Amino acid sequence: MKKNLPDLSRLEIQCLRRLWSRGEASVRNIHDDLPDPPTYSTVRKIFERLETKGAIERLRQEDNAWIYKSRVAPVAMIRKEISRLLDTLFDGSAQPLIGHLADMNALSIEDLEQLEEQLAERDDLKDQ
Amino acid sequence: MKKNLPDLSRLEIQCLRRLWSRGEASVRNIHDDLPDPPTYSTVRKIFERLETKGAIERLRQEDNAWIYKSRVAPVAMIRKEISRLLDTLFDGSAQPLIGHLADMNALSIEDLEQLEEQLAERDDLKDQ
DNA sequence: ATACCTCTGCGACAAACGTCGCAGAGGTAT
DNA sequence: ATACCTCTGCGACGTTTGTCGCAGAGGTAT
Repeated sequence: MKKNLPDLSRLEIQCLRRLWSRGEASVRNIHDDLPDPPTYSTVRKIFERLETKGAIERLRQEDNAWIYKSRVAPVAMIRKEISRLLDTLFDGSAQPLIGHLADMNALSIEDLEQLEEQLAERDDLKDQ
Repeated sequence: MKKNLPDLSRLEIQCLRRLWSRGEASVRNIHDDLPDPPTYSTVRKIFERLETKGAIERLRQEDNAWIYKSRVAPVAMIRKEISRLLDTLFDGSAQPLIGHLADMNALSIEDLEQLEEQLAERDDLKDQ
Protein backbone atom coordinates (compact mmCIF):
# COMPACT_ATOMS: atom_id res chain seq x y z
CA MET A 1 0.00 0.00 0.00
CA LYS A 2 2.41 2.64 -1.18
CA LYS A 3 1.46 6.24 -0.88
CA ASN A 4 1.67 8.34 -3.95
CA LEU A 5 4.75 10.34 -3.29
CA PRO A 6 4.70 13.75 -4.91
CA ASP A 7 7.18 14.70 -7.59
CA LEU A 8 9.60 17.18 -6.14
CA SER A 9 12.13 19.48 -7.76
CA ARG A 10 15.76 19.56 -6.73
CA LEU A 11 15.36 22.64 -4.62
CA GLU A 12 12.27 21.24 -2.99
CA ILE A 13 14.21 18.11 -2.08
CA GLN A 14 17.03 20.23 -0.70
CA CYS A 15 14.64 21.99 1.63
CA LEU A 16 12.83 18.82 2.59
CA ARG A 17 16.10 17.16 3.50
CA ARG A 18 16.91 19.93 5.98
CA LEU A 19 13.46 19.52 7.42
CA TRP A 20 14.12 15.79 7.86
CA SER A 21 17.28 16.64 9.78
CA ARG A 22 15.55 19.03 12.09
CA GLY A 23 12.32 17.16 12.56
CA GLU A 24 10.42 20.41 12.88
CA ALA A 25 11.44 23.77 11.54
CA SER A 26 10.41 27.20 10.38
CA VAL A 27 11.12 28.66 6.98
CA ARG A 28 13.82 30.76 8.56
CA ASN A 29 15.53 27.69 10.00
CA ILE A 30 15.71 25.98 6.65
CA HIS A 31 16.82 29.11 4.90
CA ASP A 32 19.68 29.38 7.37
CA ASP A 33 20.60 25.74 6.79
CA LEU A 34 20.84 25.94 3.03
CA PRO A 35 24.41 26.03 1.78
CA ASP A 36 23.95 28.49 -1.05
CA PRO A 37 20.60 30.02 -0.28
CA PRO A 38 18.36 32.07 -2.53
CA THR A 39 16.18 34.81 -1.06
CA TYR A 40 14.09 34.12 1.98
CA SER A 41 11.16 34.84 -0.29
CA THR A 42 12.19 32.01 -2.56
CA VAL A 43 12.44 29.50 0.26
CA ARG A 44 9.06 30.76 1.43
CA LYS A 45 7.63 29.89 -1.98
CA ILE A 46 9.21 26.44 -1.91
CA PHE A 47 7.44 25.78 1.36
CA GLU A 48 4.14 26.86 -0.15
CA ARG A 49 4.64 24.41 -2.97
CA LEU A 50 5.77 21.58 -0.73
CA GLU A 51 2.60 22.08 1.26
CA THR A 52 0.42 22.14 -1.84
CA LYS A 53 2.04 18.91 -2.96
CA GLY A 54 1.31 17.38 0.41
CA ALA A 55 4.95 16.83 1.28
CA ILE A 56 4.92 18.94 4.45
CA GLU A 57 2.37 20.20 6.97
CA ARG A 58 2.03 23.01 9.46
CA LEU A 59 2.22 22.14 13.12
CA ARG A 60 1.80 25.37 15.03
CA GLN A 61 2.81 28.98 15.07
CA GLU A 62 5.72 30.21 17.13
CA ASP A 63 6.62 33.87 17.29
CA ASN A 64 4.36 34.56 14.39
CA ALA A 65 6.18 31.96 12.23
CA TRP A 66 4.83 28.60 11.17
CA ILE A 67 6.55 25.44 12.25
CA TYR A 68 6.48 22.68 9.64
CA LYS A 69 7.18 18.98 9.55
CA SER A 70 7.59 16.47 6.74
CA ARG A 71 4.72 14.23 5.73
CA VAL A 72 6.81 11.87 3.62
CA ALA A 73 9.25 9.25 4.79
CA PRO A 74 12.85 10.03 3.81
CA VAL A 75 13.55 6.46 2.77
CA ALA A 76 10.54 6.31 0.49
CA MET A 77 11.37 9.59 -1.17
CA ILE A 78 15.01 8.71 -1.57
CA ARG A 79 14.19 5.37 -3.15
CA LYS A 80 11.80 7.03 -5.49
CA GLU A 81 14.50 9.37 -6.68
CA ILE A 82 17.01 6.56 -7.07
CA SER A 83 14.50 4.56 -9.09
CA ARG A 84 13.89 7.55 -11.26
CA LEU A 85 17.59 7.82 -12.07
CA LEU A 86 17.84 4.10 -12.69
CA ASP A 87 14.90 4.24 -15.09
CA THR A 88 16.22 7.26 -16.90
CA LEU A 89 19.77 6.04 -17.35
CA PHE A 90 19.70 2.26 -17.32
CA ASP A 91 16.15 1.08 -17.91
CA GLY A 92 15.88 0.34 -14.21
CA SER A 93 18.93 -1.82 -13.64
CA ALA A 94 21.19 -1.01 -10.71
CA GLN A 95 24.16 -2.98 -11.93
CA PRO A 96 25.47 -0.38 -14.39
CA LEU A 97 25.12 2.26 -11.71
CA ILE A 98 27.52 0.64 -9.28
CA GLY A 99 29.91 0.03 -12.14
CA HIS A 100 29.97 3.73 -12.84
CA LEU A 101 30.30 4.55 -9.16
CA ALA A 102 33.40 2.36 -9.04
CA ASP A 103 34.83 4.01 -12.14
CA MET A 104 34.18 7.39 -10.61
CA ASN A 105 36.26 6.41 -7.57
CA ALA A 106 33.19 7.10 -5.51
CA LEU A 107 33.44 3.75 -3.74
CA SER A 108 36.14 2.39 -1.48
CA ILE A 109 36.96 -1.16 -0.53
CA GLU A 110 35.58 -0.38 2.93
CA ASP A 111 32.27 0.71 1.48
CA LEU A 112 32.16 -2.52 -0.39
CA GLU A 113 32.89 -4.71 2.61
CA GLN A 114 30.16 -3.05 4.53
CA LEU A 115 27.78 -3.56 1.68
CA GLU A 116 28.76 -7.19 1.43
CA GLU A 117 27.86 -7.74 5.05
CA GLN A 118 24.54 -6.06 4.52
CA LEU A 119 23.77 -8.28 1.57
CA ALA A 120 24.86 -11.45 3.32
CA GLU A 121 22.56 -10.67 6.20
CA ARG A 122 19.67 -10.04 3.92
CA ASP A 123 20.18 -13.28 2.03
CA ASP A 124 20.58 -15.25 5.23
CA LEU A 125 17.22 -14.05 6.37
CA LYS A 126 15.67 -14.82 3.05
CA ASP A 127 16.89 -18.42 3.16
CA GLN A 128 14.87 -19.25 6.22
CA MET B 1 39.79 19.77 -19.69
CA LYS B 2 36.18 18.76 -19.25
CA LYS B 3 33.64 19.97 -21.70
CA ASN B 4 30.64 21.72 -20.35
CA LEU B 5 28.00 19.11 -20.70
CA PRO B 6 24.54 20.53 -21.31
CA ASP B 7 21.73 20.02 -18.83
CA LEU B 8 19.27 17.59 -20.31
CA SER B 9 15.74 16.69 -19.31
CA ARG B 10 14.61 13.13 -18.73
CA LEU B 11 13.02 12.81 -22.11
CA GLU B 12 16.02 14.31 -23.80
CA ILE B 13 18.22 11.74 -22.09
CA GLN B 14 15.89 8.96 -23.16
CA CYS B 15 16.24 10.00 -26.78
CA LEU B 16 19.96 10.53 -26.51
CA ARG B 17 20.40 7.04 -25.07
CA ARG B 18 18.74 5.49 -28.10
CA LEU B 19 21.00 7.53 -30.29
CA TRP B 20 24.00 6.19 -28.39
CA SER B 21 22.78 2.67 -29.07
CA ARG B 22 22.37 3.22 -32.75
CA GLY B 23 25.38 5.39 -33.36
CA GLU B 24 23.54 7.29 -36.05
CA ALA B 25 19.81 7.65 -36.44
CA SER B 26 16.90 9.65 -37.78
CA VAL B 27 14.10 11.09 -35.70
CA ARG B 28 11.89 8.29 -36.96
CA ASN B 29 14.34 5.65 -35.77
CA ILE B 30 14.41 7.01 -32.25
CA HIS B 31 10.69 7.48 -32.16
CA ASP B 32 10.29 3.82 -33.06
CA ASP B 33 12.75 2.81 -30.35
CA LEU B 34 11.05 4.64 -27.51
CA PRO B 35 9.08 2.34 -25.24
CA ASP B 36 6.12 4.60 -24.57
CA PRO B 37 6.47 7.19 -27.26
CA PRO B 38 4.79 10.57 -27.51
CA THR B 39 3.91 12.01 -30.91
CA TYR B 40 6.47 12.03 -33.67
CA SER B 41 6.14 15.80 -33.46
CA THR B 42 7.24 15.73 -29.85
CA VAL B 43 10.32 13.66 -30.56
CA ARG B 44 11.04 16.04 -33.40
CA LYS B 45 11.03 18.91 -30.94
CA ILE B 46 13.31 17.04 -28.56
CA PHE B 47 15.83 16.70 -31.36
CA GLU B 48 15.63 20.41 -32.07
CA ARG B 49 16.40 21.13 -28.44
CA LEU B 50 19.18 18.57 -28.20
CA GLU B 51 20.78 20.23 -31.18
CA THR B 52 20.40 23.70 -29.73
CA LYS B 53 22.03 22.46 -26.54
CA GLY B 54 24.89 21.05 -28.55
CA ALA B 55 24.24 17.47 -27.52
CA ILE B 56 23.71 16.15 -31.04
CA GLU B 57 24.63 17.11 -34.58
CA ARG B 58 23.37 16.51 -38.08
CA LEU B 59 25.42 14.28 -40.33
CA ARG B 60 23.63 14.09 -43.64
CA GLN B 61 20.22 13.76 -45.18
CA GLU B 62 18.85 10.43 -46.27
CA ASP B 63 15.49 10.12 -47.99
CA ASN B 64 14.69 13.66 -47.02
CA ALA B 65 15.32 12.90 -43.33
CA TRP B 66 18.25 14.09 -41.24
CA ILE B 67 20.63 11.61 -39.71
CA TYR B 68 21.96 12.65 -36.32
CA LYS B 69 24.74 11.55 -34.04
CA SER B 70 25.59 12.34 -30.44
CA ARG B 71 28.21 14.92 -29.58
CA VAL B 72 28.53 13.94 -25.94
CA ALA B 73 30.22 10.89 -24.49
CA PRO B 74 27.76 8.55 -22.78
CA VAL B 75 30.06 7.96 -19.82
CA ALA B 76 30.50 11.67 -19.19
CA MET B 77 26.79 12.36 -19.36
CA ILE B 78 25.92 9.39 -17.18
CA ARG B 79 28.44 10.42 -14.55
CA LYS B 80 27.11 13.89 -14.58
CA GLU B 81 23.62 12.64 -13.87
CA ILE B 82 24.81 10.32 -11.12
CA SER B 83 26.70 13.18 -9.52
CA ARG B 84 23.63 15.30 -9.69
CA LEU B 85 21.61 12.70 -7.80
CA LEU B 86 24.37 12.25 -5.26
CA ASP B 87 24.51 15.99 -4.65
CA THR B 88 20.76 16.32 -4.39
CA LEU B 89 20.19 13.41 -2.03
CA PHE B 90 23.39 12.88 -0.07
CA ASP B 91 25.55 15.98 -0.38
CA GLY B 92 27.69 14.12 -2.86
CA SER B 93 28.50 10.93 -0.98
CA ALA B 94 28.05 7.61 -2.76
CA GLN B 95 28.06 5.47 0.34
CA PRO B 96 24.42 6.08 1.32
CA LEU B 97 23.39 5.35 -2.24
CA ILE B 98 24.71 1.81 -2.30
CA GLY B 99 23.17 1.25 1.09
CA HIS B 100 19.79 2.14 -0.32
CA LEU B 101 20.39 0.04 -3.40
CA ALA B 102 21.03 -2.95 -1.17
CA ASP B 103 17.90 -2.25 0.85
CA MET B 104 15.92 -1.98 -2.34
CA ASN B 105 17.07 -5.47 -3.34
CA ALA B 106 18.49 -3.90 -6.44
CA LEU B 107 21.85 -5.59 -5.98
CA SER B 108 22.75 -9.26 -6.00
CA ILE B 109 25.74 -11.07 -4.59
CA GLU B 110 26.91 -11.58 -8.15
CA ASP B 111 26.78 -7.86 -8.86
CA LEU B 112 28.86 -7.35 -5.80
CA GLU B 113 31.49 -9.89 -6.70
CA GLN B 114 31.92 -8.32 -10.07
CA LEU B 115 32.25 -4.95 -8.48
CA GLU B 116 34.81 -6.25 -6.04
CA GLU B 117 36.97 -7.46 -8.88
CA GLN B 118 36.68 -4.10 -10.55
CA LEU B 119 37.76 -2.30 -7.41
CA ALA B 120 40.64 -4.65 -6.72
CA GLU B 121 41.96 -4.10 -10.21
CA ARG B 122 41.72 -0.39 -9.84
CA ASP B 123 43.56 -0.38 -6.53
CA ASP B 124 46.25 -2.70 -7.85
CA LEU B 125 46.98 -0.26 -10.61
CA LYS B 126 47.01 2.63 -8.22
CA ASP B 127 49.62 0.91 -6.03
CA GLN B 128 52.25 0.94 -8.72
C1' DA C 1 -1.25 16.02 -63.26
C1' DT C 2 -2.97 14.46 -59.05
C1' DA C 3 -3.04 12.31 -54.86
C1' DC C 4 -0.41 10.60 -51.12
C1' DC C 5 3.13 10.16 -47.68
C1' DT C 6 6.84 11.58 -44.76
C1' DC C 7 9.98 15.14 -43.11
C1' DT C 8 11.18 19.65 -41.78
C1' DG C 9 10.61 24.08 -39.65
C1' DC C 10 7.93 26.78 -36.72
C1' DG C 11 4.61 28.27 -33.67
C1' DA C 12 1.89 27.50 -29.67
C1' DC C 13 0.63 26.23 -24.92
C1' DA C 14 0.03 24.64 -20.20
C1' DA C 15 2.51 23.26 -16.27
C1' DA C 16 6.53 23.36 -13.43
C1' DC C 17 10.66 25.80 -11.54
C1' DG C 18 13.53 29.12 -9.67
C1' DT C 19 13.29 33.61 -8.65
C1' DC C 20 11.82 37.78 -6.39
C1' DG C 21 8.98 41.97 -4.60
C1' DC C 22 5.45 43.99 -1.96
C1' DA C 23 1.50 44.92 1.14
C1' DG C 24 -0.11 44.03 5.45
C1' DA C 25 -0.27 41.87 10.17
C1' DG C 26 1.79 41.46 14.46
C1' DG C 27 4.99 41.93 17.66
C1' DT C 28 9.18 44.89 20.17
C1' DA C 29 11.77 48.87 21.38
C1' DT C 30 12.15 53.83 22.22
C1' DA D 1 2.72 56.88 19.31
C1' DT D 2 6.24 55.77 16.31
C1' DA D 3 9.60 53.31 14.22
C1' DC D 4 11.39 48.88 13.29
C1' DC D 5 11.64 44.05 12.32
C1' DT D 6 10.06 39.60 10.77
C1' DC D 7 6.54 36.64 8.81
C1' DT D 8 2.77 35.63 5.91
C1' DG D 9 0.13 35.64 1.72
C1' DC D 10 0.08 36.64 -2.90
C1' DG D 11 1.27 38.06 -7.32
C1' DA D 12 4.57 38.23 -10.96
C1' DC D 13 7.97 36.80 -14.44
C1' DG D 14 11.35 34.46 -17.38
C1' DT D 15 12.84 29.84 -18.56
C1' DT D 16 12.37 24.89 -19.18
C1' DT D 17 9.76 20.82 -20.24
C1' DG D 18 6.46 17.94 -22.39
C1' DT D 19 3.15 18.26 -25.63
C1' DC D 20 1.11 18.99 -30.07
C1' DG D 21 -0.57 21.03 -34.76
C1' DC D 22 0.11 22.86 -39.20
C1' DA D 23 2.06 24.63 -43.56
C1' DG D 24 5.10 23.60 -46.97
C1' DA D 25 8.83 20.88 -49.44
C1' DG D 26 10.02 16.86 -51.70
C1' DG D 27 9.61 12.56 -53.20
C1' DT D 28 6.41 8.26 -55.10
C1' DA D 29 2.55 6.08 -57.20
C1' DT D 30 -1.39 6.12 -60.32
